[in-house]
Amino acid sequence: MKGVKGPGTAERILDVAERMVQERGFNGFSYADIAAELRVSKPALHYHYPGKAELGVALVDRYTARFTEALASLDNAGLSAPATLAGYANLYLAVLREHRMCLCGMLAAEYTTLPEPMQASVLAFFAANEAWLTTVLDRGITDGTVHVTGATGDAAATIVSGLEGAMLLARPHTDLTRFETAAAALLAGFTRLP
Amino acid sequence: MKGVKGPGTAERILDVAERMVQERGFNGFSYADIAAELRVSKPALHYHYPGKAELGVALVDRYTARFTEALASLDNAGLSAPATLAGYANLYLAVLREHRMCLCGMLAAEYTTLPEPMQASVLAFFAANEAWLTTVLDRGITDGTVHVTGATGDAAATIVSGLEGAMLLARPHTDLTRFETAAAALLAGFTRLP
DNA sequence: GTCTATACAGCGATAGAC
DNA sequence: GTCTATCGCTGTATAGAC
Repeated sequence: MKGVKGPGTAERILDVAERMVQERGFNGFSYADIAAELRVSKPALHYHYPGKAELGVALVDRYTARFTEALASLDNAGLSAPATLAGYANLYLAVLREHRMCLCGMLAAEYTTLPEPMQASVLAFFAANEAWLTTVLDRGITDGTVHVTGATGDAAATIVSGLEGAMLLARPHTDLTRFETAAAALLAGFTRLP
Repeated sequence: MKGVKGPGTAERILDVAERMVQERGFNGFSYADIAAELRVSKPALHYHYPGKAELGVALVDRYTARFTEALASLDNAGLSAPATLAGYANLYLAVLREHRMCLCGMLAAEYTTLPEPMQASVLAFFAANEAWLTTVLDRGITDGTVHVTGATGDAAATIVSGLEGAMLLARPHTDLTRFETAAAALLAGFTRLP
């Protein structure tokens, strides 16, 4: 049995590519950039991911899986609905702290230029987020800690887009407070008692 | 005196480039794409805009000027503060109807890859929007039609990021209603009486 | 599983004719 | 003001050795 090894090349490629997409966009980096940083050849990348489309899908799917795990952890923390929503916003804040945009928020901007399989994966990410948020909002309505006018599904979509937009603008301004203020104001609209 | 002529080449270049940035991003189109659509050669473009950076700055500055005009028109319409805010959201909706992202929202995503002069122009766009929104919110607070917890400047930033985010996500979903619902919920948080 | 070598299209940009 | 021609570079992708 081999000794403990570090992340395999495939994983390390994803790590670097993920950061590059979040910082520069899918059209803002190349295989050569990844190869240079990992000190491997470009064909080595093509061995693991035949084309940029396949790399992109792997990127989004891994990101979604990790995000889904984080949502499950939030569920298991036994927090109130408002505290759970605040925890959700903190997931975005953690990404922003690394000077990154949400991977799928970035890809949403570039959506029309993405290979079709990537587009489907990006939509799946948002659908999963909204479905989870909807359950949290429903729970809060049941116990009276959340107030929503209209459908909870619509409120979930509003929260996702509000947080993505807050990230989008906080980055150019290099201002974490900007995100925190917007996130708090956004969530206050749903947790303020009538 | 010459007869009435159509838009000059410089303007037509901006028109095409603007649409391409809004649809595909600044890193998602090339001089060749513009040249092909206008049926001119690439060097003709370089004559009017020496490099992509100069083209980009011209793009953002014209966009900001037009947006500023629209804001002035809204001011002159004699609407209430809440109606003015709704009118502001409608400016975004009009862009979305053409299947475009806000030019500066798109550039905010690509911000780290932009030439420095473009970055400054993008920030100026958002600063102008927030300054204008702040005056509208202040007016609404004075006459009691708007309710804001915290500084009006922060609320202005929250509205801008909320609308940009709603645009960002409505486009992949090809769903105008998605934008309208999020915009209404966002503004309701500031115009709902306490 | 990773390499060397290479193909070939596309990129932004320039020179110089008209 | 627009053209033809071309540069040097980078882009994604492939063939074939090891």
